[in-house]
Amino acid sequence: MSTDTKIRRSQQERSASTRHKLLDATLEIIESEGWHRATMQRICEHAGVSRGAQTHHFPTRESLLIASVKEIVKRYQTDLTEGPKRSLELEAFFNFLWEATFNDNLLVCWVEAMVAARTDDSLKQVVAETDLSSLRAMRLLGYEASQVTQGISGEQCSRVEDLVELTVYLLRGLVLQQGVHYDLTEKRRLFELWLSLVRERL
Amino acid sequence: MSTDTKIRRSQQERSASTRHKLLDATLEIIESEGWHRATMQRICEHAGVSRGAQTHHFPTRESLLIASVKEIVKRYQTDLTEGPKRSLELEAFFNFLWEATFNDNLLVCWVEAMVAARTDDSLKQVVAETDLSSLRAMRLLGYEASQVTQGISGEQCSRVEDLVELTVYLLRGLVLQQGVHYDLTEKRRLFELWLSLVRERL
DNA sequence: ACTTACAAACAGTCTGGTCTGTTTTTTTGT
DNA sequence: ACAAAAAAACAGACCAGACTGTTTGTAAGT
Repeated sequence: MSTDTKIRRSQQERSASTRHKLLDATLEIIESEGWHRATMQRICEHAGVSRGAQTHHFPTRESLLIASVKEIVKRYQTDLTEGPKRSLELEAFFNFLWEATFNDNLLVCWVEAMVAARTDDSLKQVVAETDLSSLRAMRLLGYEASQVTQGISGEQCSRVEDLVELTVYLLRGLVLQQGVHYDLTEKRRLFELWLSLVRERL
Repeated sequence: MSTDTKIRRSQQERSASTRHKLLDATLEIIESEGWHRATMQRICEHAGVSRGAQTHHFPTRESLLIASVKEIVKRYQTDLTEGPKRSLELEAFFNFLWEATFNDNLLVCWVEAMVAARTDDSLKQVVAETDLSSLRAMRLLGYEASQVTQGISGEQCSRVEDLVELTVYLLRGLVLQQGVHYDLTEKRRLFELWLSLVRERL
């Protein structure tokens, strides 16, 4: 029965498969070895894809990395919007931001991408716009959460969005630190302190 | 009169001069082109130092970059401790953290170093310990500031140190963002909001 | 004289992009 | 329905350039 395991796959399926394998491998290597060590050879090897196949789908390194950046945000957005059944309370929403940040290591990749983008104009363009849309999405979620939560006046709602954005930046700073000093409980402790400040304001 | 501009300099002076030139150039290139583009060739060229001289002072790339990391923290510490005449009030201290972050671009280099260190064990060691001492110094400064400021109880003082640390992480997150979306006034606006929350707590 | 600082050429490795050829799927002509 | 042609996916060799570290040699200070 194992004689003919080669199932006939459509071109579309084959294409999507290797494309996905390459993106997966890229993210994994960025996460484990860093952005600039994500070389074509290493990625192909890790993905189990030949150099030629990679070339076919992503002619240049830049094209692969840009696709990866978009993939990061896509997955992050999915985590963020599909996770809760919709419309959390504010308290839960901020905790959810924490979860989304430290559950998988997508944000580590994102930080790598941001740093790389700073000194790479074509990359910067992509990172900038995807980041902007991502930020807007999170601000919106925060706004919706504030609507659901009782005891939040209309005036405060506009502040909530800014608080969400601040929280995102803080979380990125924590991710940065986490790369050098691995201590999640300490970070959680500090985050709780921040949450208590936010809570007082609302 | 320009015939003999070669002044007789002691070995120590010559050594210190080129060493400084190399460190300067390294930081400038890290800031303008990014960590991984700071190659020996580029650095030497920018510093006006021959490849051989560089080899003499820093045999490996790693040694130069490690020295640069230490230099970053050293300068940052100098900025931080020599800037104020000592013992600011808390409000002024937090603003001073902001200034130290965005005045020169040292923190950009530091973020680059942190990201590079995450996936480079020998570098991570150096970055981790210098970062730790730097963090401790800032916590201490914050503590001293809280002593000077009236209306801060002893119990709150311990919280102040954590708030300082949180602020540092937030600022790093802002620096990260600044690399992609350059808009200092917007960041300042958010930072003011942050400060207002901190203020309420104290 | 002797050590330190500087200069430049060289060797080996690694990377990304190109190029040529092979296999698999899809389309076309009859 | 089916063979031939075309297109898409895949495989791997090759090349020019860049980078680091080494080595050999020269100049400046002690």
